[in-house]
Amino acid sequence: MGKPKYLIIKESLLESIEGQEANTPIQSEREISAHLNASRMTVRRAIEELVEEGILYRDKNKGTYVGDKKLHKKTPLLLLEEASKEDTTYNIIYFDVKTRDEEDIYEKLNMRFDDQYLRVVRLVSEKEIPTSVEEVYIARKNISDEDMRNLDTVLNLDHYIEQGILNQVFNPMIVPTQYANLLKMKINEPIIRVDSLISQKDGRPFVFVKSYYNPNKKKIEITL
Amino acid sequence: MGKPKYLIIKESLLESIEGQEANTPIQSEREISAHLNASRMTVRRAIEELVEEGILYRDKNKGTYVGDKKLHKKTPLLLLEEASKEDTTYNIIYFDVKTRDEEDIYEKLNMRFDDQYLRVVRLVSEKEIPTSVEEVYIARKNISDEDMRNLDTVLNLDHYIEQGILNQVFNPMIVPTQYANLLKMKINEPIIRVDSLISQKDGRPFVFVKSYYNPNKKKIEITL
DNA sequence: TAGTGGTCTAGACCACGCC
DNA sequence: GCGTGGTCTAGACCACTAG
Repeated sequence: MGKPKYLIIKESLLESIEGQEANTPIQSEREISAHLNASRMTVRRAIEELVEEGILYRDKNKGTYVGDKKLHKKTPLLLLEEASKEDTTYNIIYFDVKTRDEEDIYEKLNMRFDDQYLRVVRLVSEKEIPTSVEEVYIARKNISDEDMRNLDTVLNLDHYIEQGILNQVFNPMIVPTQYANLLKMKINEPIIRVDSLISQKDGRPFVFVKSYYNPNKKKIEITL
Repeated sequence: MGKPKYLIIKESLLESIEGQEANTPIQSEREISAHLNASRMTVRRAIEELVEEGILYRDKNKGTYVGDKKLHKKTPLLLLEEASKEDTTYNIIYFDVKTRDEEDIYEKLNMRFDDQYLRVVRLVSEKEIPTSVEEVYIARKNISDEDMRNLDTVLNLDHYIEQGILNQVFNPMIVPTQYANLLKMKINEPIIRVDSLISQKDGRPFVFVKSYYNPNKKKIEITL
């Protein structure tokens, strides 16, 4: 297999620190390098990534240590997937192809006046508890006819996030009445709507999502 | 001066792409390496960081390009400083040293029953427009007697964030009546309270902040 | 003084895109 | 076949910490 060596070292390090207490020192870069028959630069790269993720941290001139699990890096939406995956189910409430309706969607998706777009509303549940309502918007021209017949692939947002750039805006509001029931909330309760725009690296927007989170069921949290 | 070469290269790259349109290709790593008399690995490191920040992006086997400014990486709180700095002013509303009061503070700051803590409430304004109210909590034992006489240094959170780890939780709520006036909001308006915990790399919590943002004056946004 | 992480070099080979 | 970014090597020197 062609897996890069630094990734193998990374896994090996992850294994070796598993169950270790926070602030336990790991071997020095030179020791690991000799032990795993790799150059020091390659070992450094593996450690570098684990430091980025908050799994290890370095103290200059002293050593490298196991990080506190509480402080592992997290980001929302991605966190949503990570926390659940298997436990998450989607129920489609509504789905249509529209033109010339919501103004803000045209701006976000950088569409022209008459462009069509797909709008899907779905209820997201984790362990059968409804946690949010998502309104997903995608420009029709970005979906192949094939994909239109199998929307599951189109609506799997993980894939886009991986290779794209995610921008999120957090808006406080009163839960929309039409969603209060779905989320099993009382009317007049405050919620956060997260507006997520996923773009390609060249800046072209791809998908826009408005997520209405039930704050009692889903903690919105980041660590970085 | 002892500034690392890769940082100098980074600055040089930033200069050379200034004003360039998105998706413009930059020189290849080998060209830059020859041009600046540096090894390719050093050039790569400089580019790597700019890619992390969203300022450049790479296309495998093709080249490296200028990124879209809209997609430069942003994170809240840090964003707050970045966007303003000079324009931001703080007015202290309240300040005291307390014991045995708010339960959640003890848990967050990992204090014992009788430990004292400092509580400061301040109004944050940008360009003289009030944008948020911050409640800042710090364990008394983490503040030297000297610092107690000059709270400005203690309350400059930038410094802690730089070397620490930031965890933020987003809570929707109705604006607390005592803050509605300060923020020039009507009562019953929904807001987001951001709970920020800044910890050392070894996991020891240092400062906890509850920020009440006026959503009409301050957009809470992340890009990553 | 010995050991650590931080920086840097001058090569090398690879897979892949484009012509 | 040429150029690109991605990976990797086997050294090197530095500043700093700790015994």
